[in-house]
Amino acid sequence: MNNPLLDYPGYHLRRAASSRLAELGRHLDGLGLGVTEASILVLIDQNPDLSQADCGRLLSIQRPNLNPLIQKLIQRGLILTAKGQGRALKLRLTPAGHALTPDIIAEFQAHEARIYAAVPERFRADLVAILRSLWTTDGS
Amino acid sequence: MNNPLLDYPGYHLRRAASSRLAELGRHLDGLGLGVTEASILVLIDQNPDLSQADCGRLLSIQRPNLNPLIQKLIQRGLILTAKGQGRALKLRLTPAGHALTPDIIAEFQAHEARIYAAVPERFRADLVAILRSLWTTDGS
DNA sequence: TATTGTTATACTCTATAACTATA
DNA sequence: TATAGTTATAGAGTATAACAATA
Repeated sequence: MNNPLLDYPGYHLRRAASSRLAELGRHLDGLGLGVTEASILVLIDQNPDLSQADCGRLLSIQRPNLNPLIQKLIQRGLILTAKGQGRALKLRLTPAGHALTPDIIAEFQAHEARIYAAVPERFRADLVAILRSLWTTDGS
Repeated sequence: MNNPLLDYPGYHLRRAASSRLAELGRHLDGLGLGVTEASILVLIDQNPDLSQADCGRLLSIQRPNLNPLIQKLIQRGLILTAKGQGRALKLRLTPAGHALTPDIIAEFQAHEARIYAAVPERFRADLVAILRSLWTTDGS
């Protein structure tokens, strides 16, 4: 059997991203969080009083898609809101949310270590630069 | 604002893959095909009499998820089936499907050219190898 | 019995439109 | 008016369970 897609970097990019994302998701199962939820918590941890809109811009998640995730985290008692400018809400971690972030960051770092370990050693120093160059800034 | 995720190769991997996939999707709009549908057609084109199960294995799409895509391509008159071993169905392109594949492959190659052009020149020769090393073979 | 095709279902991520609230 | 939050909805992609058909 002949798979012509194996010659395409775009195909490997897609497969690598989806398998690594699924792998990280499994490692976060123990914390009861999805990858996106965990990312939101880390982002709020390092940017207290971040608004939903800014949070979405940093993660490239559109407001209508981010909102239910935020509501879920509020209901779990991991984040809380305060009034900000205009209609904006300032997001902060609760003590429970704060207690969780070191474990999340540890999982993130273990994940990155696995990724670095997977690539040939001579490319490791440039890996972030290479992957960053692959982004597109237009749609999505 | 501080985005700690920008230090993580896994984050850039995910963002790069999703933006490039969306970009390819827009370029395929003119053919009336999604990225996955187009990939299936190319795969059948180069592997006539491929079964659904084998097609799914090559693309890492599970059978229950692949089936509706196949049905859609049959209904559009792009592929057809014949009896194979056991319950298996052999997949082939119709003349209409065959007429479409050169355009698909042209879009795929243009897509890959854009990706290669985006990375610093000294990494281009190794790009596929680097991305292939990032795959995980366990889940997804 | 093992494999394939099929249906149902559910969850995540993403996209668009439209509504409400506030500087 | 411009921005933020919210609701509804739709479409991909993916995962599991279960059933039918065939060597």
